[in-house]
Amino acid sequence: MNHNCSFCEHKSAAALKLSEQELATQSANCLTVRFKKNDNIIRQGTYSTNVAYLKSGLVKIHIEGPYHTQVVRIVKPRNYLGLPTTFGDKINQYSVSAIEESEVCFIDIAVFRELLGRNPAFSNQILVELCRSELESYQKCVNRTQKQVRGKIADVLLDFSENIYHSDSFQLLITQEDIGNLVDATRESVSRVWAELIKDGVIGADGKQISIINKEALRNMSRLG
Amino acid sequence: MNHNCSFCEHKSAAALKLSEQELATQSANCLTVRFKKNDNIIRQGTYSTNVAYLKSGLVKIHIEGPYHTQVVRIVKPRNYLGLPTTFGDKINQYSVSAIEESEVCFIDIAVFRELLGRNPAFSNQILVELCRSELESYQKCVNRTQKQVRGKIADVLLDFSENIYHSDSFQLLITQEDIGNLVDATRESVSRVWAELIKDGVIGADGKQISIINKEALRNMSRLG
DNA sequence: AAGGGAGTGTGATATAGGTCACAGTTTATT
DNA sequence: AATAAACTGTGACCTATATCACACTCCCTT
Repeated sequence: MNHNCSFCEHKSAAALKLSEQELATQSANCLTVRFKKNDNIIRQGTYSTNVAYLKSGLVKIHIEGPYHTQVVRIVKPRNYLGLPTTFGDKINQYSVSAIEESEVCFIDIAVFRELLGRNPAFSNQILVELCRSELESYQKCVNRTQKQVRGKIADVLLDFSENIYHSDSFQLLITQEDIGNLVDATRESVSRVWAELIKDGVIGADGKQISIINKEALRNMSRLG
Repeated sequence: MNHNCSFCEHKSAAALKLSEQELATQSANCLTVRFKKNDNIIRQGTYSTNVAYLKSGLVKIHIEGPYHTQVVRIVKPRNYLGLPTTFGDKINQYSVSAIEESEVCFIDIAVFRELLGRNPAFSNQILVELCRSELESYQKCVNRTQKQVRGKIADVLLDFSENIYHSDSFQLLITQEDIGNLVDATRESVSRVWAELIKDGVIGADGKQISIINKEALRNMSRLG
């Protein structure tokens, strides 16, 4: 799949700092792969040899916990997927799977390292993104452990609507089980809260198509549990 | 407090990659401050203007959650304290407080940035540490939400003994309330589990002095809750 | 089109750990 | 040394959510 990163319209904030020549180097050592819904992109426990970058689609990062898997976060396009694992450990500490059909670029890790060493603006941007995602994960963890199920589900709905799909109406392509794994609840609890939200007219659901009717109510739920 | 980073015997893994000249630059823009037990080192919500580095002592990172504060992690010496916040956001997203008397170096952020851009080995090491801590926090979060209180307390005891004090006997200088905030449990639950551990002869306690008597039992508890 | 698997809805029941209340103990502060 | 403040121990009770069980619906696949 020979392509040219220079012309890529999905460049990361970091890649925008690369020179034409650097982009050419990256192009020569980079491969784009399409994944279908539910395909595994990175598998926990395997050797990590590439940097992965999400060009389009939607993916989830998940970890095998002692009792069940936990969805750590949902990642949307223009983000790197395996950075912490690529640099922090040779073995992937988590899995990444496609929620929707997705395009992922695999960049040779040696080349990526080379670029980091050569271009300070690039490495600075990567650093910033790592820091942001660490902060985000701290915050997520606090919420996950302190809020009740209703509040956490409200958060998920708001997150999908505001940060991922940028619309009050969207196709929710993950299962209730996944939502449960994302907010630390069982499938059954998610189902019950869901039913309640529909009954109370907070959201509307037609199959997978979700529409948020009363965003204020969700905000309150997010705050008060 | 004029000192010279070159002669510092507490240098970080990253700082070891700096040249004499770079260390001199850092020395000129760096200040060491001593903090007493319980002193606040970084305060959530304030503007972050320096990189903080823990030379000696022991500190906790904590975040104000919606219902109570949560201790995110305990940090031991030779680690940077505010990196994610320094680069990811101008405002500190969490607080850092001393658990024991601690020495912290504050390094001018502009100088630190300069060093990152100038010395690839240095910036690579910082990157690696950030990645590691992100991985660690993912893992911590999974444990926190999936294990029962007994298992989580066993983890804390093992962590103190093996990673922090490197001894089966140590002074535990944090309160049960803090332990609770670290493992997401109430003070009362911690107290009950503690009493049980002493009764079962798994640990011994004489005031703040804790000794681990049956490490195997703790390991089992960590696994099975 | 029929069969099977994955996903969902909903009740009955169990339980870990939270909350409240108050006493006892240790550690600071004057 | 005395007084206050912070920390700890333990009981009684409560509740959110997990578990279990089973029926139902909606795809996929052949």
